[in-house]
Amino acid sequence: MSVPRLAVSVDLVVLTVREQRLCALRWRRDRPPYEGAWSLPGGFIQLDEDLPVAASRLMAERAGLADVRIHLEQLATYGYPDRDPRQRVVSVAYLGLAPDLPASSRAQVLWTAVDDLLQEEAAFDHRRILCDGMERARAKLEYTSLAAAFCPPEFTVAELRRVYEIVWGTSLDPRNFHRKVTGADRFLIPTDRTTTRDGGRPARLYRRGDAEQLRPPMLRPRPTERPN
Amino acid sequence: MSVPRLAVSVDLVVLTVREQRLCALRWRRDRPPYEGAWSLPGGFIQLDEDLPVAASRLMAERAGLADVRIHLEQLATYGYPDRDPRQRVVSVAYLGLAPDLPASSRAQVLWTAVDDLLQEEAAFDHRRILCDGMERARAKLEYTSLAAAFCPPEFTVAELRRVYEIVWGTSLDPRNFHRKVTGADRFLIPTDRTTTRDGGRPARLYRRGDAEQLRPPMLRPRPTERPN
DNA sequence: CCAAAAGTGTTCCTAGTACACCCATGT
DNA sequence: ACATGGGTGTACTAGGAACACTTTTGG
Repeated sequence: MSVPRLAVSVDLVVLTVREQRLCALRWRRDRPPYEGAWSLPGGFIQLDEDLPVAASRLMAERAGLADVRIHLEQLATYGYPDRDPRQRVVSVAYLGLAPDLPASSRAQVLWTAVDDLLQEEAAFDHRRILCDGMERARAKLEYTSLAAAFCPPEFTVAELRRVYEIVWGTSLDPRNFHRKVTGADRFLIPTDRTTTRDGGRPARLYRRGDAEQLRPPMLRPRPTERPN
Repeated sequence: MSVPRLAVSVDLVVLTVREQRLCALRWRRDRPPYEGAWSLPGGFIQLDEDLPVAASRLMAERAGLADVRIHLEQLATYGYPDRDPRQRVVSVAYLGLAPDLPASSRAQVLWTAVDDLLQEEAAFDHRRILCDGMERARAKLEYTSLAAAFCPPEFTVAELRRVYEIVWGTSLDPRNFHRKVTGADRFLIPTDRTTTRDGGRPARLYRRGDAEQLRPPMLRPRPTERPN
C-alpha cells in the first residue's frame, strides 16, 4: 500500500492590541491565487523541521518578527482537500500573542484591526482560521494569565484591563478588576516604579508573574441569554 | 523552490469508562517498528479526504467502531522529524469519547485501562498523545456537558457522577453533584423511568440534553497547593 | 427491620457585583 | 482648584462545601 504524500504548511495567527483595537498580522497577496486578498503569514515546513521550529522560523521570515519574545501555541490543523486550489495542503495553524510592536520591516505584512480584516476577502480558509484563533485567545484570557502576553514587560493594571476589554469587546469594572488581578497568586509582580502615562494618579508598574493558570478564572460577561 | 511532501496520518485517542476505570483503545503491534509495544489506532489520510472524514474512516477500519455515535474532536498535531523511524510523518491526533461498548470485533484492538497502558512501552510518541488526550478530556468535563458522551443513552445521575470521579480520579459529594447537574439548564432531560440497577432507592433515568456548555463549570477538586 | 443508594434542606463561607469614596498626580 | 485615572471599603448576593436528614427500594 502506498502512502500519499502531501505538502504541510504552518500558518500564523498573530494577534496584538494597538490603538485600542485587536489587530492581526496580514499578508498582502500580490499574485494568484486570491491576488489582492489577505492571507495569514505562513509557509511550508522543511523535511527536518519540527512544527514549533517551523512556526518560529516563519514568524521571523514571513512575519518579520525575529528575536521577539512571543507566546506561540498550536491552534489547530486544517486539511480539507480543496482549501488550496493549487495542490493539497494540510496546514497547521499556530497562534501568537504579541505586545504592541513596531510595524514589521517587511512591506508585505502589516497589522490590521481584525474587525476590518473580516470585512475583506480572505484567501483560502484563513478567515476561519483567524476566527478560531481569536476565539482561542478570548477563551484563554478567562482561565490563564496570557493577557500579559499582549503587554510590554512592565505595565499597569489599567493597561492589562484594557487588553481584556478590547479582546473581549466588553467593559470591566476597573475596581473589581484591580482587586482580582492583584490578589491572584503569582499573576503580577509589583515593581517599585510608577507611571503617569495614562494620566491621573500615578499607577504602579507590574511585571508578569510565573503563574500560568488563573484560579478562579476571570469571568467574561456573557451576552445575557434571551430572557424569554 | 520545491515544496517538501510528507506523509500525514491520523491517530485516535479513544476513551471510555468500563469496570470503574478509564480505558483507551490500544493497537497491538505485531511487526516492527516497536513490535510488541502498544500504539494508538490510526492510519494515513487519503489524498481526497478531509481530516474528520479520515478520523471517522479509521475509527471504523482500525478501531472497529463503525456505526457508533462517538464524540470526535481534533486534539493536536505532532510532527517532530524522528517520531517515526521509517519516514517523516506528521500526525493529526483526534480524541474520541465513547460509552462502554462491547470489545471491538478486531483482535488487534482492545480496551485497556490507561493506568496499565502507561506502564507499558508505547510506540512512537503515543504515550504523549494519550496523555494529552486524557488531559483534554479531564479539562472538558469541567466546563462542557461532554461527560454524558461516556454514558449510554439513558443513565442515572450517579452513573454520570462516576464518570467524573473515574476520569478525574477524585471523589465528589453525591448530593451536591446531584443538585448541580439537575439544576444546570438543558444538561439533563428527565425521563419518566427509573432503575434500581445500582441498588438502593430507584434512581431516575435521564437523557443527554442539548446544552454544550456547563455554566457555571463543575469544579475539579485540585490537589491543594503545598500549604508551606 | 436493616442496608444501601436517591434525593432534599440547611448552614457556612468564598468570591463576584455594584458602587461610594478617598488618593495622587498634571494642568 | 479641579479633572483624571488609581486604588480601597463595603454591602449584597450567587453559588460551592459540608453534612444532617428523609425517601424508596431489595433482602
